[in-house]
Amino acid sequence: MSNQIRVRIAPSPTGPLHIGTARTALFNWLFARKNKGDFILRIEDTDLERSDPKFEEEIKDSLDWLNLEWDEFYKQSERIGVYKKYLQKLLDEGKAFWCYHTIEELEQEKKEQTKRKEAPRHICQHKYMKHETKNMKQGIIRLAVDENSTRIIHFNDIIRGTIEWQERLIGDLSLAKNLETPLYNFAAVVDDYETKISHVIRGEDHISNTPKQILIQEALGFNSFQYVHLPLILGSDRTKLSKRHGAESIQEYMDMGYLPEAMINFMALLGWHQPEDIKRKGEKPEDIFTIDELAAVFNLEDVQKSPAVFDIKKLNWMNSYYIHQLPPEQFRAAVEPFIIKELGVNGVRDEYLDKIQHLMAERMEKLSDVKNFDYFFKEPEYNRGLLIWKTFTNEEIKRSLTLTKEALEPVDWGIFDKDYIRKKIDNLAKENFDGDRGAVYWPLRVALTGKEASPDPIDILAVLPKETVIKRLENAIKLTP
RNA sequence: GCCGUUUUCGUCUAGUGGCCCAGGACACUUGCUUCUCAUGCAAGAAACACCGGUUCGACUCCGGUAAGCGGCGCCA
Repeated sequence: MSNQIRVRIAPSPTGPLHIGTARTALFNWLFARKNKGDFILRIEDTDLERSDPKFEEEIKDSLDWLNLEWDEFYKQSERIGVYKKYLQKLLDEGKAFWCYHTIEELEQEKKEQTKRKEAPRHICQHKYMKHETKNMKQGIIRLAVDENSTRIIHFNDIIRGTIEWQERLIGDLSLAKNLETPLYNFAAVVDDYETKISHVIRGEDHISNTPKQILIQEALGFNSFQYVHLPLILGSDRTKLSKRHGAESIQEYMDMGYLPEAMINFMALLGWHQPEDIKRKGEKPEDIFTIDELAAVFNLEDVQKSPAVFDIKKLNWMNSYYIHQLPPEQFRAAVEPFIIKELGVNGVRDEYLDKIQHLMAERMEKLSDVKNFDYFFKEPEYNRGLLIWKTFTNEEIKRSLTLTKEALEPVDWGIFDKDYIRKKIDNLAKENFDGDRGAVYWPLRVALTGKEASPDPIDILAVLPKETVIKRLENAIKLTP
């Protein structure tokens, strides 16, 4: 099957999985799934200095978390022999050569070119000494590129059309530090060829690498690939997304309490839009799609050309939507780690979590927002001033709280009837405060939660044990002089 | 500086010569419900970078300008 779709994501293990890389992974994955192709993970760890196996694990974990499973796995450090073979071939054929210029000389050359308003690139005289340098083994290995060429290198990009590049502006590009240490452009070309990649789908920042890779392919006698350069993801200041803009790795979003479904949905809409005729089952809001729905309609032709700004507000909206939709057992599993982390509370019972789920979920953007619901798990702390309803006096607060306590004390919690309780509390307001319900609801709510914003106090009463409710009311009464 | 690339509401986008005095989503504003918050519902403000050309007619086609972004490593 020569028409088999095969794509890859090729991160280097020099840091955690970046949002931009994750989005590239997602588009590759979606394209592979849509076309029944293969999605390959390749770790580019040729730079020993900067690579760390720890990051390889983190990247895999993040991909797992996002549910972007890969069909094949490669690691460049395990393929040194393969690169060496091709490198030797190029050297033997005189297409590559050893360049032994020093880094200082290279910098000097660049400086002079810039001064002359030329494109900076290395034009190496050593390539004319190929025979002498063939077995030299010092300096680095470069591909010989004709600096006087008048050729224009063309390549087709699925989302951008034809892109042209002048060959003479490329220079003698670097291939490897030595036979055992290939460099990016070379290793990528060899791997893409050997693993039969059909489409190279990567970030726009790789456009300028493409003509270089094409030259390497030609020297090696390989066929080229179909290229697709995705628009970049930008921060709010319209520069490439980076640490300055806040969280930039998938890991961090996971730790903040974003759900993988929300991340996937959000990233998919960054630079892509669903076709008009997509069939939606059920009543879901605009822009909400599962990963499978996306995979069913994904098209590279629908990818945007211009870069997209990462808008955390929209992500938050999506995330809260997905949190609301979580079935009880999934909600529990998702929120429990955050209850431990944010509130230091362990061993919350499942039935209890189920009861408070909708009260919390409706008010959560991120799972870490459970920290706003501490009063469901421990005694609240607050200043007495918070108990005061509008123009209340101390007298009236005390009276309101006492009345509420007395009304609740005879209630049998075993047959808790919300409507009955609500009527009771409403009557309190009617009989004592001219029907001003805030006069009794506000102090009650503060006594229960210690917060100025919370769910309906009646709903909270319904989930807390009676002793707790009475105790919190008593504590509040004690606070009023 | 060189090369490449991009340009519709604040943001993500729909739009392929007349259906567009430009549609949707998020955010924002204002109402309704309401003890507070959130949800929900309703309404509202908000954009075709600029200049020329082609055409009966341009957001859509052509040319130019400007601005943004990216790359320019013995990193990937």
